[in-house]
Amino acid sequence: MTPNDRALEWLSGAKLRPTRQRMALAEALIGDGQHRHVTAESLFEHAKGQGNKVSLATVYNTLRAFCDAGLLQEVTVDGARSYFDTNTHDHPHFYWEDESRLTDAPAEQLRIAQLPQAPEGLEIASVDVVIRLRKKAG
Amino acid sequence: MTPNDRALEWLSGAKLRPTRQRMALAEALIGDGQHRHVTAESLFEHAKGQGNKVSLATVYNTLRAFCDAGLLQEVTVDGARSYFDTNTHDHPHFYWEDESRLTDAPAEQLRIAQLPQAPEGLEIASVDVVIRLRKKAG
DNA sequence: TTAAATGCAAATCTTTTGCACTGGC
DNA sequence: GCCAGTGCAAAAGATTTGCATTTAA
Repeated sequence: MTPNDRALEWLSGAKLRPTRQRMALAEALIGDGQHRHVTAESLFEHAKGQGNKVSLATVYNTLRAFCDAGLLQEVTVDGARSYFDTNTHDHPHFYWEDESRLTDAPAEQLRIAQLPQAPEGLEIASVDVVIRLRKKAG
Repeated sequence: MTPNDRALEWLSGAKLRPTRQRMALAEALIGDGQHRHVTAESLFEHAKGQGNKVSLATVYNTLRAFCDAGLLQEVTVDGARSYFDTNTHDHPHFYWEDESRLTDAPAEQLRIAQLPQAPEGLEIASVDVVIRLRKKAG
């Protein structure tokens, strides 16, 4: 399957119209079938580097639209900016503190034996786990 | 111990000069010995309500200083703003989505049986666990 | 006395919005 | 042709910074 096919399928699965800009961003995100973690800024830079004409505002709006459609998951890690993850399953993240980079952590290596109970009348929407990494001392 | 004593001790333990503003904020934070979760804005409003004259910028700078000194822990939850937690031990949080409120979750009810290994040359600085709560459907 | 802390306004950074224009369907 | 999508600039928040003034030690 070509990146173009993948992007088209991804968008149509969410009933989003495949405009030029959305296709370009979708290809950058999932064109090779790999999971990715981007910020609005990093995706914008990448698109520009590829010669795609997209405005930063549209990158923001598009990421928001993809999120609302369930195609992406927003991950908040350091207050300053949001990361968007193409892997929408509940899974832990590594946050590389010195590089401000976010990656998936192997979900099968995380085992939560017990979780606090949700207070009366509420339920657990999700459990966000971020494992912060730093250079080993010495 | 009075709130004043507690605040004084808290500040001096971190070698921070007990200025009027810092004392007012410290008292608001740990004066009663309870743990608290505040945003810069909420702490600022609280201080104003108590009749304390502090500028918002100073609240920000002071929270940052408390954090750097290890007196507070910054928790990022929804990208928009930072929460500051007077409980600096590694512990899970509840995030009440409809109220944008952060509270401690009972640490003894969370049991992580296995954690992903840190990649070569890195170590785990901390594990942030945020349990998102929403109103139960129906 | 003097270095640290404060207050204010202005700057910065990320993200959203208003509105006219463009382009899928 | 219609309405969703886009681009741009401007707005909106949250937070930081520069600099003159104040204050704790």
